[in-house]
Amino acid sequence: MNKIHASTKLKPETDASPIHQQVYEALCDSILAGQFVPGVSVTLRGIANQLGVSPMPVREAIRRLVAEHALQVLSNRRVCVTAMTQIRLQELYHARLSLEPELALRALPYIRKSDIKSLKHIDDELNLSLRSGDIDAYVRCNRQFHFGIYERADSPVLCPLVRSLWLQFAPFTRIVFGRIGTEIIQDFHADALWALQADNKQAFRNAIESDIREGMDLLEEHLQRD
Amino acid sequence: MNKIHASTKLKPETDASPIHQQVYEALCDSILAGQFVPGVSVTLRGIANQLGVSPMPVREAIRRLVAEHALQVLSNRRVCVTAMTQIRLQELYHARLSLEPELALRALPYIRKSDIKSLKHIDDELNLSLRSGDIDAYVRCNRQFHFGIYERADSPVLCPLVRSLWLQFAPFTRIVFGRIGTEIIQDFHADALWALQADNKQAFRNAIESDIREGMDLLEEHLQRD
DNA sequence: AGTATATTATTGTGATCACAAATATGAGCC
DNA sequence: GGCTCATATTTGTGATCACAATAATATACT
Repeated sequence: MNKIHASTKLKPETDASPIHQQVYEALCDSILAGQFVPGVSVTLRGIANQLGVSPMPVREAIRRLVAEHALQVLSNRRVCVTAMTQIRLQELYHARLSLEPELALRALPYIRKSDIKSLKHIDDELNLSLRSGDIDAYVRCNRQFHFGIYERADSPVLCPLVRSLWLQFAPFTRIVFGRIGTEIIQDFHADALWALQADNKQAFRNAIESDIREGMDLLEEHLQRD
Repeated sequence: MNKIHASTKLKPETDASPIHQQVYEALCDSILAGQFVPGVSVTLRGIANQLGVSPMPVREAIRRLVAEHALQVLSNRRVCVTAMTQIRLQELYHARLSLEPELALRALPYIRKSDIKSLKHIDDELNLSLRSGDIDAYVRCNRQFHFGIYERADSPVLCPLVRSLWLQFAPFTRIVFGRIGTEIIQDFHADALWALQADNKQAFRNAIESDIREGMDLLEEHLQRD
């Protein structure tokens, strides 16, 4: 378990970025895709073998992910995905609501027509996956949609913070969606796209905020039952 | 330059925490104290020699600090303290204002009378250092005051986020105070202490918010002149 | 069979080495 | 002196080894 999705073998092409960076990105993708189960411990050499690298760069990648609170070191010095708790989710809720709409607003001036077009394309695929019940595709599209907006801002502080937040709730999101399916999920992305085309700042902000609220409410609702 | 304050030799007593953790904490303290000059690159072996450890744990500590955006890797793969820019400061301003008053409010219920007393003690020392012009002492007391509050909340998400923010603006703060001195600095801590004793949530929140505003306005004001 | 104990395997941590890239240093030339 | 190029040094990166602590497995005993 806790398989790493990214082709299970690191692309040896890009000589530019160091291996630990590539390992980090691979692990990030896996975590954001919800392939790591909270509580299940991750071994250093295990990942190294899966990716075909030495334990060394894996160590650095993990250290980085621990710093971003995507992973957690237990008292055994063993590493695992942080389990979700009520207080964690509450704080993630507040942090997301405080940072993401603002970040989206800062990105707004830099979003061109071609960006809107590709966002529309992503949202179409998202709706398709909602109907077909393809959870992995939905999670991936949802991430692409949000960060397709956020990364336009090239914001040196807020964007990394938000990324850290996503790394923290993504594994739990995957679990919840895995149980409740994709039927209940409402789509506020269409509102956001409309606001983008109309260049309506307030409507755009509201759409992003509603989208966050809806998603996090769903998570909160489901956390109660455990 | 870029000397590490923490006794220049790692305490060999605590066997509990690994060396890379101790290195991390030592570097954190130095950064928060403003002893690292932005732009000046930090060498791995240099720190290792200063602390009397092998480069290995230093590597992990630095990787962690890079992940928290306290340090920055340049295109040379060299590491240095991130320089302050206008956009960075703006975003740090927004993030602080969004997270810290909320965090303080969450800590409020857990602050006992003995905590208020020790906070008062810290604030006294702070005022003393303000009058004597001891910038290092002021910076240290200010940090102790804020995190003396924040850490009461034992908040798993917000507190680490705020710590990351402080690591990012602390080096710049030290520079600005080094130039303008301590005369101009106004003290909103007394208001916060009063609100704590009166258990007045709104007043407490306002005091924290004003304190942040005052400090960050000072930084913004000074960034213009460069 | 169930439990306690001993043995083995696996884990994270730290040190050391090898290497390529970047930086610093020097000599030589105009 | 100022500039160019070759040499030497220092740097980050990755691999490998050693080791203590933890986890897993097997063994012995009642």
